[in-house]
Amino acid sequence: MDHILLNENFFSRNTNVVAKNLIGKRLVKIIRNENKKIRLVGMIVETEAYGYKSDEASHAYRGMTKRNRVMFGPVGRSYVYFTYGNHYCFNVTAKSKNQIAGAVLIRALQPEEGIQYMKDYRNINDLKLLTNGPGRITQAFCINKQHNDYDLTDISNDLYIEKGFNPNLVLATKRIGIKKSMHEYWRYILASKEENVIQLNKFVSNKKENIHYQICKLL
DNA sequence: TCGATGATTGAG
DNA sequence: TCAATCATCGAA
Repeated sequence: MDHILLNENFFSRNTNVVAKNLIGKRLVKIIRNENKKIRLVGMIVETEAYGYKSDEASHAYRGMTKRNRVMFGPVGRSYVYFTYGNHYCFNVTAKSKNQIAGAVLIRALQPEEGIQYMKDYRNINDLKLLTNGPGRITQAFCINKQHNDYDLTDISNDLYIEKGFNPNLVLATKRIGIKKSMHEYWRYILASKEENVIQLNKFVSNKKENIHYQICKLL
């Protein structure tokens, strides 16, 4: 069964390359209900890359702290942190051999399996608002601080990332909600081209008209 | 120890 | 547009 999981080699690349290539993959969490295993699954449709020095918006910018230490460790691990007094954000550590630290923030998913459980955890019924934001994902998947530093390449854990499909079109834009290094196009979103018009995936967060983007993957 | 703040969200 | 809300960080 291991062949369906992303492995260490996948995450041992430049953080931006991994962020781009995570689009179309599947985040899976196994929960238990009355001794039955339930799969919560969402396809990754939006990510952001965060680096080390030169990336002022990154938690790792000023070096290692108690909170960000996972970003400096092995790749393919979860980095979960608490923010704004309310929300958890879920990241995957990823960096090439010559990078000191790096992580990819998972910003939006397209719900695929276990949708009713996600709706219950979020206490909403609107599919489009279920997992279209980093804080919404962790609430829908019941991910919190205890899921920090999980090995996401190990299928014996209840949280991992599966191979998905190869998207035709991925766009790069500026990252959301930061005040530094705002010029970098390190946010990646799933899109499609329909009758020559580019359409963002409907589960992407912070959708805006006239969004400025670069096409970074087109098959 | 202490004040400032944040990779957000939901309500108005 | 704005308040909620608290763990974390860096300065004192």
